[in-house]
Amino acid sequence: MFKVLKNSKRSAARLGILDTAHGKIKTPFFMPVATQGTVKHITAEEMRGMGAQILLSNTYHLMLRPGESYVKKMGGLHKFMDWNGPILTDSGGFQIFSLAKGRNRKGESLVKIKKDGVEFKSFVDGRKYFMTPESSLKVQIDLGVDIAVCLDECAPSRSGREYMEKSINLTTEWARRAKRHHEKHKGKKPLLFCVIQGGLDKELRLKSLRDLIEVGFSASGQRRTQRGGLASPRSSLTGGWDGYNIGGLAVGETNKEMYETLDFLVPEIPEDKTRYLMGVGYPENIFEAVKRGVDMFDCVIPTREGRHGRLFLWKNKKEFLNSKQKADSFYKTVTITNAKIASDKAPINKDSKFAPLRNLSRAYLHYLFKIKEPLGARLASLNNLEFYIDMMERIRYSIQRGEF
RNA sequence: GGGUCGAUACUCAAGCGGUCAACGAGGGCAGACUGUAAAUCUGCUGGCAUUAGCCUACGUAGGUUCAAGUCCUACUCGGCCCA
Repeated sequence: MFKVLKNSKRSAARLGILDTAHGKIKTPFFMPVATQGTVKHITAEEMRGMGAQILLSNTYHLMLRPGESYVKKMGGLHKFMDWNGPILTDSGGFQIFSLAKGRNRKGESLVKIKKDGVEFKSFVDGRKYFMTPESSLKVQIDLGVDIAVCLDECAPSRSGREYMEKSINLTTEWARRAKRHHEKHKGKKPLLFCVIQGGLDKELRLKSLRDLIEVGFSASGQRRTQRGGLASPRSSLTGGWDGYNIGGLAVGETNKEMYETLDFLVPEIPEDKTRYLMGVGYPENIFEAVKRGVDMFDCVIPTREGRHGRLFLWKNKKEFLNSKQKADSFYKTVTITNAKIASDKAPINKDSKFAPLRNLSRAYLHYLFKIKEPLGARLASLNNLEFYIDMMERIRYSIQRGEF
């Protein structure tokens, strides 16, 4: 359940509360990525400590290893990883996209998309899996997550209109089936989010959204009885989807194209539902998207780039964010592996609330990377996650103050 | 003392007369990374010019050859074997 608390007067940004089985989340927010049930190198305890509100995990990966029935046996994903806050799982839709590019040793694609679902070949042991909209949701329910996402096809943004149209129709059909399965499910169930696709094509994006809105209400024969109908998706309705994901962005197109897509798409998404821009992004991407009315984000950047030696840092710890400023003006990055850092005695991050980041020098962190000591990757990840969490907190504060 | 094998760029290591500034790996330097098959991937790595090209290099010194890291001789150093 989602409630908007405040709409900005300066931009489309808004402040809200998303209520889940494991607690309330202040929007807009960022989900640290714990694909395989762990934020790489970081404990759940530390995630709590830095103020993370929710984590993102992945249906496909957990299904392959360690397996959802195992996780269920271990008391559910929350207990297993010692995280008692909300968890959202991605459906496996992105893996259809990312694994489709890969081949096994025999040159076979690891993924085959069919009408009823997706045939996966496990990269772990080569075993075949057939994932359907229903089975993906069932896995997510078994994992015990708070927010589930419908299985979708994340087509490359330049797929060509014909392919893209077929693809969004497939995603819509899968959404219908997921929704029906969700409604039939007895007992505790997660919130259910659908995924808007359509690449950069305005018509297809809006068609995808309209069809999904419709499906959200009609999957099990419900009728949208309230006034407004499809022409007025802003009307507040009960039922339907708990949130709308914007998929298929940041998959190769330019930032400009992504922002333009948000410009025409976000205003059409029902305003009483969360809008989740999947997989995004760099701080400036998030900044721009919040301005356009997006509420949720996730991205591997802080952890992955951290592991690869890049630190995200505030330019000015005291500065307030402001929607009029340049989107990348508030932060900088330091490539800790660069040779010049070897003599940099400055603390890794003097403003951090983590003592090791305040006390250890950049030179030392540089050295840890040089000797490939995992502690280096861990400290950098910690730093970057703290930056992202802090950035969202500041954005919320700025919206509250009327400056965003 | 005799025999034998070796000595290649920062390191290890290919190379067996021309296509060798020299395979490959490590190291070094730089870059990429956006719903994580990602502690991964890419490029560069003798000098100067950086398009072309020129110079210096394969233990040292000579030699053979149109041409040598590659063949010959001596020397230096090292491994192994015999005394």
